[in-house]
Formats: sequence, structure tokens, C-alpha cells
Amino acid sequence: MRSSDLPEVRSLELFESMSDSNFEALMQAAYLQTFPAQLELITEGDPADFLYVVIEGCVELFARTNGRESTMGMVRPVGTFILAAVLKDAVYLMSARTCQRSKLLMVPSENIRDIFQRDEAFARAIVVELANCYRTVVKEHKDLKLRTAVERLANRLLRYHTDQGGTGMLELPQDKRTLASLLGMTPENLSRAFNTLKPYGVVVRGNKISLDDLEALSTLAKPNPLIDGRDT
Amino acid sequence: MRSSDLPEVRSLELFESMSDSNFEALMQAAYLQTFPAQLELITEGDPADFLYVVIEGCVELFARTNGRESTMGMVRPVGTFILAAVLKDAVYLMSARTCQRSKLLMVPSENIRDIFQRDEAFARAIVVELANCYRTVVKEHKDLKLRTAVERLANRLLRYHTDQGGTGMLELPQDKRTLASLLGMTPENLSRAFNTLKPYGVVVRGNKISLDDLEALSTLAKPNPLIDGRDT
DNA sequence: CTCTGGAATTGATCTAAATCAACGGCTTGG
DNA sequence: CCAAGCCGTTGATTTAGATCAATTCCAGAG
Repeated sequence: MRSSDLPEVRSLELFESMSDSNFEALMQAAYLQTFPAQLELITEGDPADFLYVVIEGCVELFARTNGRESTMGMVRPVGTFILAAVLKDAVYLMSARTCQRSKLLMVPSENIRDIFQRDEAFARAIVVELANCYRTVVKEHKDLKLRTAVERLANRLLRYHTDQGGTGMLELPQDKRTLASLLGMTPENLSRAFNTLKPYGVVVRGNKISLDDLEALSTLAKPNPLIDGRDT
Repeated sequence: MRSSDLPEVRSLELFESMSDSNFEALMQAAYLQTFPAQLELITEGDPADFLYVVIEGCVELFARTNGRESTMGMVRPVGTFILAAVLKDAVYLMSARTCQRSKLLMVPSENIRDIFQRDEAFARAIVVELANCYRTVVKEHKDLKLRTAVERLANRLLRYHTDQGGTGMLELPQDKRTLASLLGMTPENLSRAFNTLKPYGVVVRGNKISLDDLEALSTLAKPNPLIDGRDT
């Protein structure tokens, strides 16, 4: 793997401040590989052998216990996953599978840990990244504990809407069964939640949604930057 | 504040590897203060002015939105809270209040961030701490998404039991209404969940619980180290 | 173009959990 | 020592959401 092949990776907040030589070393050790859709990349409980970077495609993080399964998050280009497990040299807490055919960069954990020890700028970048991860999960946890299913959906729609430019239209970035699991409900219940939101101007056509009454929807959703904020 | 006053703080994983002089500087800038019970120390949305260390007593982390409130976690000696907000110089995502009269060390955020920039060992220790925080919340999130209320209670009892020496007896470390909120249920529902567990050898006397049939309880609870593990 | 299988929807029903209400018991302060 | 109030429990009821079952919709394969 040559670092010049992957300018997007170099420009990730996580990697941009580290030294050239260390970045080069990391990329030398890494594998760039394309996987088919629906392939289970890692399984919770397994030792963390690689840090993954999604270059193209999409990866779903999920967890299982006692026969049940739930989607924990989605990772899109250019994003990384399971940093914490890699740093702690611990087992994965979540499993991951590709949603589509996806191109992934796999950086061996030992190399990450090695350079983390030697490259101060990298160590600091990792702190920022981990703090972001932490705050993201805390927000998701608040979302789940403090809101009903309909409220979670309404706020999620508002978020996607903003992310996609706020034109009154939005596209669901994953299929509905995955969205349901992400929001902590069943597919049937998601469908009903969409119906509940119809009087608030939410019109569904496949995975395209239009929001025709943002004010009404916001009044219902009561978005809170300390839950829904991208960055706060 | 003199560092010699607080050997327990120095021995925290977060602080133990930093240089003496930097630790001294941090403690010079810090305040040691005792607060009465039920005092709201920080409020979500406020800028993160201090990193807190619980020296004595107990602190409850909680979150509010739209009139609802939920307990997010408990911090006991010697533990810290809201590290991520301090490092990012962001607002708090959670509020905190004392459960009892508590002695807390308050370290100004700027000092933390300053020394984080200058002390490499401290920066690395912070990574470990943040990774732990992150993994803890992920586990809590899995717990909530993948288990029923009764299962969450059963697993929590098993955890307290192990933490307290595995003698067949345990003491709830917080009152029942707080435990209910921590587990994501109402106090009424917690009371009924205890009744549900009676046939599995769970005997409740105030905040003292005895577990008379660990095997039956474990069969029901199906504890999973990737959710309940202290450290995995 | 048609066939087929998964995804999504809809309806009916069931269940877990929340809510509302009432009561007993323990603590606390006068 | 008694009164007041909160905590926890219990019972009755409601509600949100899950489950089960049937049907429709749609995209991709042949």
C-alpha cells in the first residue's frame, strides 16, 4: 500500500497531523481490499487485529446476544471503526458487515499501537477521535433512553434532512429494516411510525422522503443539540 | 491544593504516568471542595470548566430532555467524570449531582488541556481512559437495546454480586428509584422485576439482596462478557 | 418480459412496560 | 413521641411496541 494512493486517508483528522514517515510506515503495513456485500468482516469477541478504514461502500456495526441482534451504527467513507479495541488490544465489542461491495483499508493493530507510542501528534489525534466516538455513543444512549420511537424517527429525519442540504427532500441512507434496528424498533413499528408522522408533513416514497411541514415536525420532534448535534 | 494531600489521585491510571512537576502544577490549580447531598454540580449544555474527580461520596450523572430525565451513570471514589468534554473544550452532554455529601477535586479544563499538550505520558493515559469510557457506554447501549428489563436487572445483580465478593449476598449501591432509572425502567417496574426474579432465588430485604440460586439466575440472565464484563 | 424472493406494509393480536392510584412503612424533623 | 413526607410496593388500567400472519410491492435473475 502506497500512501500516495490514498490522499483521502491522509486527510482524515486521525492521520493528518502525524509525520510523513510514520504515515508511510502505517500504509506500508496496511492492506487495501475490496469485499462483497453482506460479508461479516469482524465478529464481536474476536481479538482486534486491524483498524478498518472505509474507503468506498458502507459498513454496518451490529451486536448480538442471546439470539437477538441490533444495528449499532453505520460507517461510510471516509470513516474508521473499532479504534478503541485496537488501542486497548482488546476484543471487539461489535461485529461488522459490509452493506454493499466495499473497499476497505486494513491497518494491523500492532502497527497502530506501535506508532501511537512513537508519534505524539498521532496520539493526540487519537484522543480527539476517541472523544468524538464517546460523545456520539452517549448521545445515542440518551436518544434511546429519553425518547419514544416516533420521536427518535422524527429527529433522525430532521438530521438527515439537514445533512443533505435542507431542501425539503431527503434520502434514507440505508434500507428501512436497518434504520429500524438503528433506531431500536422493529421494521413494522418503523412503518407505523412513518404513518404517525404523516400529519406532520412527512411523505414517504420508497427511500425518498419529503418533509412538507418542517415546523410541525420540529415541534413534535423537539430536537436537542445535546442529542442530535453533529458535533456539540 | 498540594499533591501530597491526595495520593489516591496520583495513583489513578489517568495521572500516575505523568511527570511529577506536571502533576504538581495540575494540583496547584485544582480545588478540593466538599458539597452537600443533592447539589447539581454541572448542567448539560454548559461549557466544560472543570474535570471532576470524586474523592469521597458519590455522584450521579443524568440527562434531561423535554421534561424527561434519566440516570446515565454513577461515579464513586476514585473516579473522574466528563473527561471528553474537557478535552474537546465542548459543552457537557450530561448533568451531575451529588447523591451524598461528597468531596470532589475540581481541575480547571484549561490546565488539563495545557498539560495534555505538553505531557506525552498524560496524553497516552488519556487515550486509555477515553477508550475505557467509550467501551463502557457501548456496553450499556447494547444492554439496553438487546435485553428486556428483567434481564438487565438480573445481570446487574450478578455483577454487583461478583464485585462485592460473591458471597451470595449483595447490597444495592444506590436507592431503588435511581437503580430503576439507570436500568431504563420505572420504579414500579423495577419492583415487579424483583418479584419476577423471586423464583430464581432473588430475595430482597431493603437494599440487601441475597441470591440463593445463582445457577438459575444465570440461566435466566445469560450474562455476556461483551456487555457485563468489567474490562473486556 | 415474466418469474421469484426479499422488503415493506397492513391488520390482528399479544405482551412488556408505563401510568395512575392507593397504601404501608420508614425516616426525619418538630 | 407524633406528624409529615418520601420511598417503595401493589393493584388496576392504559399504552407503546412486539409478534404473528397475510398481502403487496419491487428489483434482479433468467
